[in-house]
Amino acid sequence: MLARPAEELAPLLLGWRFRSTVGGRATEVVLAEVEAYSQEDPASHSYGGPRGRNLVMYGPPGHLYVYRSYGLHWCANVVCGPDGYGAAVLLRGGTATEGRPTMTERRGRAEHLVDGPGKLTQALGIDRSHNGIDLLAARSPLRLLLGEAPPGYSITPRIGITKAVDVPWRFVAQHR
DNA sequence: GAGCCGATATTCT
DNA sequence: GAATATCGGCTCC
Repeated sequence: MLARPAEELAPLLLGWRFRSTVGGRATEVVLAEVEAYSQEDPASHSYGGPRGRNLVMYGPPGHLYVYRSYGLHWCANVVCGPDGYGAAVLLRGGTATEGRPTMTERRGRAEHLVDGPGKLTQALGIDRSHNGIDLLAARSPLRLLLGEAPPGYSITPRIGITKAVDVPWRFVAQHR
């Protein structure tokens, strides 16, 4: 299921539930916005071969890749593609479905809880200690669960500058 | 609502 | 030293 290219998996992940029990408190979001990063994408951390922080991306699919963005925020990715291929899907945002009080507490505000990659990780209590964990294992504090697919989605390619590749691709679920 | 900016970790040149 | 897969607060409409 997850051992497929990022750009193929990304839209399929829309509507899936991302559940956290970090700190003994359950929080859950339904994914509504994701972005695909492949090994050939110059913008991807996995570009140029496995080394350093991107090692998790080259590992088996279904694991979590966490990195620090702009020195301030954590961003969560679902590793995909076959084992040995560096690809992942960045979880950009979703809809809070469970544990709103906990998210509000972690975020310090009751609105805009999970409408951005950095916000999503903060609301779910994700940090670097969760890098590399298995999202499919029953005992994991962070789990990916099958949900209901959205009625549709739109693809938003980012307009590149002069580079040939216009990735990353962004997939946004249509709201009902 | 759009646009600038500062904060800060890690990697790469 | 510069760049970066960002956010929130601040301006100025």
